Amino acid sequence: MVNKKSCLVIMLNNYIDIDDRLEKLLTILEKNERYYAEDAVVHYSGDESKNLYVVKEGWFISYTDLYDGRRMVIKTHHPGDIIGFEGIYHEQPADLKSTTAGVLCPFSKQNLDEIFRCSPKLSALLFSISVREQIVATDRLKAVSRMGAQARLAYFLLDLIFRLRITNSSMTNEFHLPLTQTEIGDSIGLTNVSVSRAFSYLVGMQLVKRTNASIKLLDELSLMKLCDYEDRYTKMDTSWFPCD
Amino acid sequence: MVNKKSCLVIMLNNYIDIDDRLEKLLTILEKNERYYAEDAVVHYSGDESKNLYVVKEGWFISYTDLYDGRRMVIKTHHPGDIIGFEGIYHEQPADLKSTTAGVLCPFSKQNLDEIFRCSPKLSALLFSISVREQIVATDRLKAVSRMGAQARLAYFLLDLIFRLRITNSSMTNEFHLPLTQTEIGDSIGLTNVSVSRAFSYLVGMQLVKRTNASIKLLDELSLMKLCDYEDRYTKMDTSWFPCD
DNA sequence: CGCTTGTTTGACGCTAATCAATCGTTGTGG
DNA sequence: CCACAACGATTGATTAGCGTCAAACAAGCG
Repeated sequence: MVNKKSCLVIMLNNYIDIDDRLEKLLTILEKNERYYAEDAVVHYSGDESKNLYVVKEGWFISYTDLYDGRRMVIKTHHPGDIIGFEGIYHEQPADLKSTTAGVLCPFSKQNLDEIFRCSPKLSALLFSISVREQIVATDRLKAVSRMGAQARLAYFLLDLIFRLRITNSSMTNEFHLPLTQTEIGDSIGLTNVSVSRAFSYLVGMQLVKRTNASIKLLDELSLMKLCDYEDRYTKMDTSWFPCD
Repeated sequence: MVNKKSCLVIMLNNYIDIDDRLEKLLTILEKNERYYAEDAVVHYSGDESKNLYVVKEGWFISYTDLYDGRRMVIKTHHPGDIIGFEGIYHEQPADLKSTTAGVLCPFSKQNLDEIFRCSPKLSALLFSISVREQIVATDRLKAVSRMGAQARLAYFLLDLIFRLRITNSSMTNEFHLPLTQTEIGDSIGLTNVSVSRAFSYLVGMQLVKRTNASIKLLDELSLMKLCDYEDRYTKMDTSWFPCD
């Protein structure tokens, strides 16, 4: 593994200085690797949650199936993300699968314990990240509960690109979107049909361009206005974090 | 303050053993008290977020106003809750106000720092609580994005009573609900009109009884079935928590 | 008593769901 | 290389549920 810096370190380094000691603490999390083909199930809801995962490569989604057969996508996961905080409960509350070929680094809850014991600073950061996810979930709720189909789709696309930019600073305004319209709809409470129509609308308004599964955001400002989008990823108050 | 045990300690004690040392650490958080009349604003979104709060008495709600004048209620807060984790960002992302007369104990972010430095175990618990809030937010998203008005209202009422039971073990199946139907609607993405009709439906089905602002859940099981409700509050895996 | 605030009820319209047919692309096997 | 199957995207017609508007009703309060 003569590798460039791990995505996880890049991601965390956005917020606090990851020195050698912390980096060593984190490498433990990425010691093991598991490869997944496209559309492979990682775990099912109800499974015992032994592991969390760092995403090393590829896209993954967590989702739950409703009693009536419909599906709800809870979250998409990209390189640098940590999956499975929810697993601190007894069981996995959701299914997890890949939507492209990819690599995960599984690690156990006990490794978290080590972080909490050895680094108050890193603990505070993990806590902050978890809180941020809550804020993002609230934003999504706002979009889903209060906005029309076009605005919801705009929100979805913007949130994706902002998240991808965290670990990929070379990301411009174009990205590959390896999800079906049904999966997109399951993320924002729409049917595949409505997603298709909303896409047509955004394309017609010259806000978005599509070629195959590649999405280009032509006018980010207008898109942000359309759904009242606010960036939750770049700024975080770390001033109160304890030193190690 | 010749007081019974603090609500915060009761709440946290559900999950880990709060010994004298930890209790002392926590009393700092409840050192100061501030009284609020009904319908008093605690802070506005955009305010500098110096403080977090422990709810000592009364109901509070956090909310944001949309550009078109509509409002969205993010969360209701009850005695024992900690408000303001979101404030670890630079600004308050939401408004906060009381819906009854109440008492808050403000404390600063620096007090959190102390907890993270002095107690890995408590850090892990706070982290877990934050993650739980995420899971709850996901459940709410499921209800709001995928269910009809009656099911959404059922979800709202059930989630309330389950949360009230955390700190009030004498809570049966009846509780006082100090919110207008507009506020309820703003919590679950409905108009006041639809909330009214959904209430009529639940009452007609003998699932709920209303007298003034008091709500009695007559048939919790049917309500849970109606909205596929799952309790997220009573079980939590604390086995991986570090010792202090 | 009259004002204010919240709830209820009815009529109507709009948005997205549903149902269904068609089109396009990809991958497979003859 | 072509035929066909499988899957996803698109488009159209229809429907259902909730929003909107508006009026009536109820309860508290000065």
